[in-house]
Amino acid sequence: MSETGYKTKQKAVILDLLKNNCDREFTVDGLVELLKSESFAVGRTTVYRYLDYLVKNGDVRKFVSDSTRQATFQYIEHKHECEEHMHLKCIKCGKLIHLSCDFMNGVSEHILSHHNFRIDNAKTTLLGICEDCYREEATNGGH
Amino acid sequence: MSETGYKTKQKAVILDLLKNNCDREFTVDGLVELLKSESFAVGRTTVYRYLDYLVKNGDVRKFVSDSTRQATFQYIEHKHECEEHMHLKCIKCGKLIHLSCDFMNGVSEHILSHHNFRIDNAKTTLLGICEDCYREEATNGGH
DNA sequence: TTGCGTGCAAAGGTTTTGCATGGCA
DNA sequence: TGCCATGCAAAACCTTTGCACGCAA
Repeated sequence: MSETGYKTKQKAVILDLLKNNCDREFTVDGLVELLKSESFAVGRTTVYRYLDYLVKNGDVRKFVSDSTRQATFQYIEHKHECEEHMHLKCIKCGKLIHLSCDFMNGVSEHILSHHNFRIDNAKTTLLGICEDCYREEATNGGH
Repeated sequence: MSETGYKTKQKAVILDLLKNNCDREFTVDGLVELLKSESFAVGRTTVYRYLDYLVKNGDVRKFVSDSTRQATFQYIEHKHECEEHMHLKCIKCGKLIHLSCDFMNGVSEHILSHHNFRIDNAKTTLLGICEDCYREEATNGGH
């Protein structure tokens, strides 16, 4: 799938914001508010529609929390390599970590050969706490 | 957390349906319809409230699809062991596979020691295609 | 009898759709 | 100019909440 439509200011500012913050995730509301206050106001419908396109195109990944059902969106750098490795995502800060070491590459193989299951890396996210947030938690005594 | 409230017919039929189909996942609508047609009609609100309790109590796990945002619920056998291992879930049929082999137990350790990240097994699900669904897909030529 | 449980109806929140207008090429 | 994009408003969904009545203990 490739971009075929017109270039518009709206698409540009949405993509810029996501690209310049690829370590962060955004809700639709968050995007709408940020664009309104910091760059160029874009209608909610347009944000939904363009995000939908970006997700289908693999430039942006959509995450939905099992507990809150809140949807967030995050820009993916080097999207073509992302189908080959797994991802860690911090529950606290949203940081996304690309896992491309030898050991982890063996995990999918193990699961296929020993459990007869084909992992879909595009849909799988390993959730937990990153180092920074763990330290912070420890420092603040868990609050 | 333990059950403290009253025993009611509604709770019993909801739990029975989930327990007797622990290989399947259900939407709230699905549960309401099945109960209405096959055992004992229960109001949607009650289903939501009891599922909420069961999820908090660890008897049932809630899954939300990143693409559709559809919530599904599935009974968890041996819930006390489930925080110690990872889970595979088939995107096609919903089957849940508990991964408690030595190799997989080492994955969380590897991620902690090499990537400084603490996996939360209660929130993580490895998604993909199970053997049965893969065979079926191959047989039907991918349709 | 006491008080939690149930379920209807209404409210709340998020996402999608219809349609007239705007703007890129 | 032709056609896609935009954004308002409304509709469509899903889930939660308020409240009166029902029922377990």
